[in-house]
Amino acid sequence: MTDIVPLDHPYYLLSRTTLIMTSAFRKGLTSANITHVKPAYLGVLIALWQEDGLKVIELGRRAGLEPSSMTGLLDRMERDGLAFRSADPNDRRSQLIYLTDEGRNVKKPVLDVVDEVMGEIFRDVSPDDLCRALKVLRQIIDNANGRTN
Amino acid sequence: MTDIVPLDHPYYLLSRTTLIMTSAFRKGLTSANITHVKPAYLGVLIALWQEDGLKVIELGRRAGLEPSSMTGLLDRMERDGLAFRSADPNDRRSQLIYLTDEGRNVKKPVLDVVDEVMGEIFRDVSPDDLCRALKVLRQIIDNANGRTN
DNA sequence: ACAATATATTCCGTATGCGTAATATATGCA
DNA sequence: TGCATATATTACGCATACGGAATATATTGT
Repeated sequence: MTDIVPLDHPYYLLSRTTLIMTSAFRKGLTSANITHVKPAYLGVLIALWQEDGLKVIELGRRAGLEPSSMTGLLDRMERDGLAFRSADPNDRRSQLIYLTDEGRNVKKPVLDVVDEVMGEIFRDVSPDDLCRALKVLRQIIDNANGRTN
Repeated sequence: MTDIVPLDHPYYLLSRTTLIMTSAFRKGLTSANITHVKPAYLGVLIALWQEDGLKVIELGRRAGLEPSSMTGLLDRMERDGLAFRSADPNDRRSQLIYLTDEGRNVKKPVLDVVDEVMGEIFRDVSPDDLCRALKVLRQIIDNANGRTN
């Protein structure tokens, strides 16, 4: 019988690494005095920095979140002064999400923090190993999507 | 400027893969009619299947969770009839966590589900690639622990 | 024996994401 | 035109994990 060790199970390794990254982002952002940007905002911010004024659904698609997850996230981002909802003049069902000035201004410092944190986290990992590992993750995600979508 | 794509960022790839595994476990367990075992219980169950009657702290150490995270988790596991707390006769500060009969009985079916789900998730990944990827995750975790602990 | 310190748990608030159901609005087809 | 269907968003409850503060109990050094 192979002895099962929770701490060496793929599920643990993955979820722990995710939590480590989340925590590192939180700390990095806090250290840089960017306390109103939470780790979960990153995907949405990056998407909006590329194209402002997206509808919730499209934003969720680009950031990889379900519509129902977007609601709370956008609530927090509005609360924290980074984005706001605005009625879509072309479709009364939908809202368009825009960055505030602050949301636009934090781009540079936030991306600096992201770079620094990533460097720190992957400090011991060779670029090649990292690249291969990420490829595996993409494979897993594609596999899951193929089965679901 | 490299165009930043949220869906290809390491942070997204990791957290998405983690969510995929959690969801797959939930579905697999549900399909097997094991609805009272939640994905988060796995680490704790595995630890207790190896050694029953551990204190919260030690259990958290083996499952990779903070003591404060254990409280709610154990509350849910008690609610779901899998484990229970019992005063430690040797140290009135601590409680010992034991499996119920049910907690012991689900071992085989749960591990079967885990095997099946893992096989499905890693279906497209070569064992060697998987092994390397997991090694990278261990490196990241070790790196983080070295910096924190 | 006692004060100072350490350990074990819990409590509480926060963040994050999901699924299901409800609501509002659009669209398409008879 | 008018109903059936599709789409966009939100509401709600649940699961999961953290960190910091509070509480209870041990242990230790003097």
